[in-house]
Amino acid sequence: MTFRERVLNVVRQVPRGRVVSYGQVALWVGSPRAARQVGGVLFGLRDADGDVPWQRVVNARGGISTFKVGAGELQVALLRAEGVEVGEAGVDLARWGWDPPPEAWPWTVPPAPP
DNA sequence: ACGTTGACGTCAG
DNA sequence: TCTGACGCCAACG
Repeated sequence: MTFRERVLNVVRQVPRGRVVSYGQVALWVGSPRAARQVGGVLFGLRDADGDVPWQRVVNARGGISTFKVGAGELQVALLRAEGVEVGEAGVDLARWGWDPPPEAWPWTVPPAPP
């Protein structure tokens, strides 16, 4: 199971109408400091990954971090289409952020330090 | 094996 | 509140 596969698995679990941050995804896949790499995975998404709701991943402040041309507007449009309120500063994580049940992440295996 | 590269997060001003 | 510097670490050449 590669890092990329774990990331996509997690993102696929995010319910419609909710959002999570890159940092949260990184935490759940077992690499708490790899938030940046999560972005890297989403950047490389292809059409074949159409079942991955990448638009539900935002930064720690609820802002849209996408820089790909058109992708930012697309992300906002997709989120609004599923009921998420997106303002100038992004979304309100306290309201739209998703708090997952820990038992729902079997692949999340935080290594026990000695 | 090794250097570079960032859809990020955090902290000092 | 807003900015810039820096650490982070999986891919990729």
